[in-house]
Amino acid sequence: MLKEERLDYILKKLQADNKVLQTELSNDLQVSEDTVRRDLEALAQSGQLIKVRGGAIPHSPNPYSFKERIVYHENDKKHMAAKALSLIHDGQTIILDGGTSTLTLAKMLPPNLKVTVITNSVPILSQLVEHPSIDLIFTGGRIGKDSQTAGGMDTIKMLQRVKADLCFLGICSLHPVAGVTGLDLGEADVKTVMMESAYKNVALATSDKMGTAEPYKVCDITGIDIIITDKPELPSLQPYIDLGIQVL
Amino acid sequence: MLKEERLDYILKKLQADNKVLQTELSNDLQVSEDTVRRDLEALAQSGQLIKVRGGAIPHSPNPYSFKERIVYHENDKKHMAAKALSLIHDGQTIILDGGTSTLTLAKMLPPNLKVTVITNSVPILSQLVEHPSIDLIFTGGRIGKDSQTAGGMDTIKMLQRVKADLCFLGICSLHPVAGVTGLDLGEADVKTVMMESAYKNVALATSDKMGTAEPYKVCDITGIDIIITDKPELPSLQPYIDLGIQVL
DNA sequence: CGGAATTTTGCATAAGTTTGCAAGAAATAG
DNA sequence: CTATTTCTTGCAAACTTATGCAAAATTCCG
Repeated sequence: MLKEERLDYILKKLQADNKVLQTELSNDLQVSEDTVRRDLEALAQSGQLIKVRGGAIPHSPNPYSFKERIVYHENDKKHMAAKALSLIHDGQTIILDGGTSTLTLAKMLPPNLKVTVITNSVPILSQLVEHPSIDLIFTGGRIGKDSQTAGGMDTIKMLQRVKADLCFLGICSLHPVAGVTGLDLGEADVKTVMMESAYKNVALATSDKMGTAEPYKVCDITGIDIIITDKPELPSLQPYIDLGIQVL
Repeated sequence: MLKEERLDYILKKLQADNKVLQTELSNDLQVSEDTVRRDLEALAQSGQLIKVRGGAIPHSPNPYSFKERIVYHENDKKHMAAKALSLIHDGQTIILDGGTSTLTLAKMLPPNLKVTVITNSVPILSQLVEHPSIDLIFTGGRIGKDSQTAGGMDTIKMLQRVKADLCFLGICSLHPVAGVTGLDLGEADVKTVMMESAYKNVALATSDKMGTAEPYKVCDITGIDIIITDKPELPSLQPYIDLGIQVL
């Protein structure tokens, strides 16, 4: 039996049952569990399923989507959020973009902090609804299922009426020449307006986002005032410092 | 059975019942209570529920008070939501007001339903973000911490641009003479606009809300087309029927 | 086609996880 | 206060995974 036949069978079975067990597959395909394990690994590598102990499960939209919610680099992000926190003071109005870095920041906002938070991110909204002293504003509009953020004209119009002290940008790529870029045109538009609506713009970017670029431009790199990253000592950050951007 | 299946089952059950008991889960899943305990711990760790003695309760976006309310009359509400569900069909645009009855309805929307949902309720938003086929629109604005809904001018402006097939109204009091009334002026305003933005208005009201009134008027009782209640056979509902309102 | 190089497969062993159980501590209810 | 239930901790058994290795299969190349 060809390897491709096995992989095909595994995906078919996964689709039918919403899960596969290594022991079962080994039996069905008449190969050792080691081989099945290696097959699953290959499929996981190419993103066609999620490997779990004892077998594999499909991607969302499926019952197990929570598996994907686990945050990678969590410690890095907490560390970055702590730095971001030092920029925030009572009485300010801050804009929080979507993304896991900004969500981590939202989770860490101390309970007695008195600020106005404007966000377009559903997870951040859920998080801050429970916060006792934050004045919370959500930008309305159609909700993007992938990014879990609001977008479109309504979001942009609401943001245009705002002038915030700080804007924290989450998921996006930073490059000294290409500037700030994003994967989605609509989201890039929203980010652009967000940045125009704040006096100071702070980018939260793990080091793997630095020096990379994506299709849609948000703004020039000089639109960013502060970059917060997990490894501020990296020499690759020098170009940003030379442009007058503060790196924390 | 894969661990992930157990975790998934627990989350599903939690969503359906708003609580899970260790003894029950141990039985349902055919594993020891220790294992269930460890599973709950893992889910609590990743912030997907809150562990309490003997079981677990959901996390955001239902703060405790909200939860208390929804557990009360829960079966009545599921029953009512089932009736409401029968009014909804593919291709429609529906408005969901805040409140526990409408949240229950949102939870029960079948996974293959293709409708556009417009809501101002944070819990409903959180609920439906995960829905695979619903086009979701949230009305922006300042979030009221008590009601967990968006309110204010932005919300109203967005609603005014909409014309939906159905509007499901949650928490409010109904009275044959006083009409539809609410506890909060701002929320009453939003409800008024919501109703104007739909061809057909459906009130979800448990029987204890019938025949009562609160300070702020939303509209005359004739603004309601259908009343869905837990005890449609009560003679006290006759006045509404006489006014041409359908009672389910 | 032959034979070397590469890949795939299965096995053995060791390491790591998960699970259920037991005994005692802690919390809760009556 | 006592009885009951739930929680914690430690642990052993069962199971899963990682690794190195050798046999088998496949590919490559002249």
